[in-house]
Amino acid sequence: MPRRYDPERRQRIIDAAIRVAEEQGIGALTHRVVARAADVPLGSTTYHFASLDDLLVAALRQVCGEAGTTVEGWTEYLDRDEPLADRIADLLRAYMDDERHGRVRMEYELYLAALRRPALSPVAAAWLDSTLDVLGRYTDPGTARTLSALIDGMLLQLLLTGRPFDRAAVRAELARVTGEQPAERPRTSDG
Amino acid sequence: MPRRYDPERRQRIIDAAIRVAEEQGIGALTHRVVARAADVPLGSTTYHFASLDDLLVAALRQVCGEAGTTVEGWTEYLDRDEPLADRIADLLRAYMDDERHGRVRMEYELYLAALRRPALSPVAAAWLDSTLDVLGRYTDPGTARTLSALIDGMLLQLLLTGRPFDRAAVRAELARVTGEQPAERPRTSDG
Amino acid sequence: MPRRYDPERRQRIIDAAIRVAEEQGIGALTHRVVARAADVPLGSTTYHFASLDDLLVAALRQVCGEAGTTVEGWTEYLDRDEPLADRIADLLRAYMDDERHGRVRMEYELYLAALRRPALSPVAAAWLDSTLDVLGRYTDPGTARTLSALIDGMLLQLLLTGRPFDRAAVRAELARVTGEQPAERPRTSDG
Amino acid sequence: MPRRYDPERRQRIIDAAIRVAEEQGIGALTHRVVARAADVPLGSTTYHFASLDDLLVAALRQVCGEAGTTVEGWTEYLDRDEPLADRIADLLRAYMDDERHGRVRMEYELYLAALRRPALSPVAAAWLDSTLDVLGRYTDPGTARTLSALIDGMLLQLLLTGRPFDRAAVRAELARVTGEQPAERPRTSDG
DNA sequence: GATGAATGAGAATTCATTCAT
DNA sequence: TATGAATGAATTCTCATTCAT
Repeated sequence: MPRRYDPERRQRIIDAAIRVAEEQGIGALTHRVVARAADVPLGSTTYHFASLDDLLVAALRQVCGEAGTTVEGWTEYLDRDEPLADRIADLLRAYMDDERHGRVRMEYELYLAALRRPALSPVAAAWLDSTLDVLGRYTDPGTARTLSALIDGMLLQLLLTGRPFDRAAVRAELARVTGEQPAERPRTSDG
Repeated sequence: MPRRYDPERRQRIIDAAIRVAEEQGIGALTHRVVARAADVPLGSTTYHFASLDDLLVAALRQVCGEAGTTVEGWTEYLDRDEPLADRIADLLRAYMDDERHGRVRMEYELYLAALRRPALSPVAAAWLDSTLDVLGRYTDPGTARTLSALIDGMLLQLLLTGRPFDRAAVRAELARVTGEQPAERPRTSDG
Repeated sequence: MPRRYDPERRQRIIDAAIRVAEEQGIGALTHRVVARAADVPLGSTTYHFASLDDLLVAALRQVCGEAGTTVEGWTEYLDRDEPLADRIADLLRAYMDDERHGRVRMEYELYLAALRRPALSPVAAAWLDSTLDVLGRYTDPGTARTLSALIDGMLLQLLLTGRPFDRAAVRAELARVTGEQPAERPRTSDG
Repeated sequence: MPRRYDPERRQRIIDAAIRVAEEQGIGALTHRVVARAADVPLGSTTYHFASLDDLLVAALRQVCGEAGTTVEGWTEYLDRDEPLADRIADLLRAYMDDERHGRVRMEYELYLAALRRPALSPVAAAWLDSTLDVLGRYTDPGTARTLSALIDGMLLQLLLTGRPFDRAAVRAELARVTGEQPAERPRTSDG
């Protein structure tokens, strides 16, 4: 059953890895499982990715890249004419959409995996920086940094507790950092 | 005088499991590794803990329990007479001490693991709640929740990037939530 | 097909390893091959011998032990009332018997394997020492050491070239070290 | 001006193979490892050497050839005006120099490999013969043969035990074969 | 009760070789 | 001619769990 010469083999393996991570968790990412999901022989995965870490890095990089593309989607929310807390809250609500829940969980799994896999650290750090960049376009660097940490914490806790996304609550927490009033009359006296 | 039932054995296994999880990660928790670390026969670990998950849960529950004990240590910092942001910043600095680094990392690994293992969800949730409880003694619930998320995000980002703990930066981020001025009277060389 | 509780399992694995090494060479010693030869499941070999090195050490140790038992056989030759060179030559002829050729080759393979496997070094060194011991019972230490090296060199070269064992030639070489005359009239004017 | 046929490529692969064999052992000789060491694409090694054995033979043949060149180095020692045992002892001391240790070990690995791989037998035999040839220029054939075996045995035992080279001891053993006095005028405390 | 042995599945890798280009 | 890709077999080793004693 010869299936030689498949130029997109490598890409298909990465896609399969992301799919597996999303459906079964990062712990299920093994050469075998990925090979089966990508419908390629086992040796093919190890040929293209000498080690599992290599595959993980490629997957995380792609996830970040896709999310990076989504930055366009982000600006769709962030460019609006509202208090920043509202804009981010809307963005996060869209991000944490029920449909996307599995996806986000997987993204945090890959992200947290860097805790133990040094190979992933640079990618995770790069992702963090790009997040900071985007936020930095809409506020000062200090606020951006705080918002970034707060968002990471909030999403992680949401994922952990399984509580539904509460836009008002999230908005309120963000507003504490942006200094914006809870809702209607944005007085922005904080600077 | 051979004891029929040896409760210490069980405890020793748990302690070894925690040690292993701290040093090598939750992923390294296997019957064999724990048995070796506890210096007990392999069969002993499977005897006392029917499955690996049982052992993991027992270990993490104990970690949270100890952390509860540590809450005493927390209050040592939090009961002081300073702006809350300063008190928390000092607490976190102590918490992220090099020596305790492995412990903190393990706690975030617990988060990671809980994302996929239902058995761990309650443990992670309890841990989160206990954090909220403690903070709630020193501020209103809303601020406590925001601080909790912010702290989780900051620590996670610190662990991921490997950047050193910067007390001034952390203090500044916390102050944004507590609403306290960056550093009122004490003209510390904060930068 | 349960075959639980087989108290001689470990020994059978060692025996199988030796058999495999003799028939197919040390390079063919793999967990799989040995398991098949011993008629045990693959996991059984790795249970009893955590690493291949462990198995090799056990095999080499046993080979030396058996040969050590053969020391009795050695004395059968060495205790005779002849010039030492003759006694050793006869011993080596018996040792290199056609039937034993594969066995000896395997012994040298295991012996030489220590060149690259530090784990085998102590066993190889012990074997060498025991050889020295035996020879030392029949001559002075210096001669014993030289004889030991000469014998190792001769046997190795014989195995390599595949030349038949030539008792007269071997005896002559040994006599150069023992200082004994080539054959009948020992004049020993050589010093 | 791309050369259709690049003989240097082939040579570079052989050199890399020798380097690998010296440093990591003959067992580490694989297409991949050699290709990496030679900094050529994997396909290049299989293109120039149809099978691994071909590469191994080419490499070892070159080693022996170089050793032939080294014979010039040998004569540097052997042509001196001293007892033969001294000359050989000095030669061996230089030969077993730390720097050359890996090379010598590889030569004995060649012996080991030749025990099972017919393709290597001629190479090993040629190496042995060249040794005999050189020695034959300085003594009678019988002594040369004995010296050759003794040297092989001594070096092998030195490599196996890891003991340091002891010139006096080696000289003494050689002298037993050459018939030269242990150390004529210099009253060494040989025991 | 406690445990050493057992085992089958699966882990990550490495590999020699083939082959389409 | 030269080579990157492909692949199936095999490598060592780890593992959770079961079970006879």
